[in-house]
Amino acid sequence: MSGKANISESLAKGLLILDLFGIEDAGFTLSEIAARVGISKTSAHRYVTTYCEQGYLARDPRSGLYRLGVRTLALAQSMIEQSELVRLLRPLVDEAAARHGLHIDVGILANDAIYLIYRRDSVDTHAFRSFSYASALHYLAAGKAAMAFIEPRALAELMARLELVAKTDRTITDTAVLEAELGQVRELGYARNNEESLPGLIAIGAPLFSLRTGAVVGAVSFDSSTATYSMQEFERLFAGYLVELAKKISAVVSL
Amino acid sequence: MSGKANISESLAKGLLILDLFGIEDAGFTLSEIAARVGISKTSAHRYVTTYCEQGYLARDPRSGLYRLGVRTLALAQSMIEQSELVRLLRPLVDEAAARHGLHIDVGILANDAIYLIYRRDSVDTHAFRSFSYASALHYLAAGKAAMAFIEPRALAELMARLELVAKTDRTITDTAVLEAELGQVRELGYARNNEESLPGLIAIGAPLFSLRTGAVVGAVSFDSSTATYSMQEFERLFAGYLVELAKKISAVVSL
DNA sequence: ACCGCCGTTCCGACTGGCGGAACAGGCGGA
DNA sequence: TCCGCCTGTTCCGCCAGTCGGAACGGCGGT
Repeated sequence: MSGKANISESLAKGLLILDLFGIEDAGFTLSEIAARVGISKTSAHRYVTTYCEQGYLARDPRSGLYRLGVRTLALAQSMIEQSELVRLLRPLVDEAAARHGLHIDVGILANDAIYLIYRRDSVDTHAFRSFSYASALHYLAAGKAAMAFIEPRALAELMARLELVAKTDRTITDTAVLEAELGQVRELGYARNNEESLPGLIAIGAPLFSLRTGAVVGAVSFDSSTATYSMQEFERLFAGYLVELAKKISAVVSL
Repeated sequence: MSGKANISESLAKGLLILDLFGIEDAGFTLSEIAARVGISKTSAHRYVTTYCEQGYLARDPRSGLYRLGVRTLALAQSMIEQSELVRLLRPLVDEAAARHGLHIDVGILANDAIYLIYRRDSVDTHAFRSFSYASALHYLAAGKAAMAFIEPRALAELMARLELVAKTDRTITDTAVLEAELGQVRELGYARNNEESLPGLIAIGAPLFSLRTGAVVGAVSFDSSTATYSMQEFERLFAGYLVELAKKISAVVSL
């Protein structure tokens, strides 16, 4: 195994298990974990008991399933607070969310994906929790907003790599269509997601830039339910405010 | 090594490194990490590059220090959201914090320590971020509130185990004094922290119970700066409300 | 030029991880 | 009730991955 040099494969495998719990907290059986990460039940058992021993995972006494333990929760909470990044953008996002009753996500661009690092949720989108912690770019407002401002050469390479998987029947699955849309995003200064990731969910997203390098580093998005706003209303009411917020965040966060 | 059975020591060591970053995000050098977790530089290097490879850690290009990567941040954010626990108590805590401009912490009791799993901070205690994700019990309002309601036999064993380390000159370091104070806590229904963990920081804490088993599972605390309220004022204004909130949380959270 | 500390790589010794197989317990269907 | 299936768990021999000392190269000090 391992074309890569000098990495700890045990640790890497172990992290795969943590990842699993980052996506769904439904709880897993040992065999399920073993199957999903592709290791033997024996190894899975060893890893899982290690996590349990240290309080990162715990077994739900009722269902017998493995779930996240308080230690992970506390560690996660602490990491988020420790993070200068989150600390800086939080007041801006919270204030914006509170003022207009908006659902706001902040994502960072990395590894051909967008990582959700802060979310401020509103009541009406509480149902849409299905966003996992890392997501593909092409069906998110935040993802398209970020993509649109990647420098042309890197973008071309990225486009070649991406698999445009359909999440709904509105998801863009054609490279040419996506490229055209990115052009539009550059003109408007923000991107739209019109039920492309989840039926009933619309969003607009604007890019975040590093003031040091000038490169795009992520995006911020406003989300809404189609029951609350139509796409047109949502854009008309909030697009200006979104772009303004993105600028404010870019100014504060030094990346 | 390993009196314990069947655990993955590589993973355990690797997790120790993550822990480090949960406590301080100042950033570490490789040698520092190796020294702190007590492994060779070679091993530390292997673990750290593994983390980096996967995006959990990253090197700050300016300082050269290892810091948390976006992946960890995103994973942490996701875990917090996935957690039913946090999801249930969040609206209650947020509403309470907003209504009175309070700083509120929620902690879970485990392994002779209190794990901070949710925090809602206010402006005036922003300075007090030094609370790490797991903390000893005896110098926190939340810790003393939880301790006071542990069943007598378990409490006796716990008291014998605890080392009453002083954090300030007001920290209780004597077992008899602590026991007397716990009696007072049981009478009042809440605990006080009068600059016992940090100069200038006061708090009151109330226990959370499992309605299923009846046992204490954690505590919730209100924090304030001495510049804002005196201990007496703080208690008079908020103690009733605190106890009420603790009951509400206990009712909602099924543990 | 020196020194000290940084991260990184190479190496041989060895230990801890590996997975197949076998065991125990719980649950549901026949 | 018995049987099959799936759960988690333990045992074991083999091999691979981890270990730490030592040595290398790069950078920023005095």
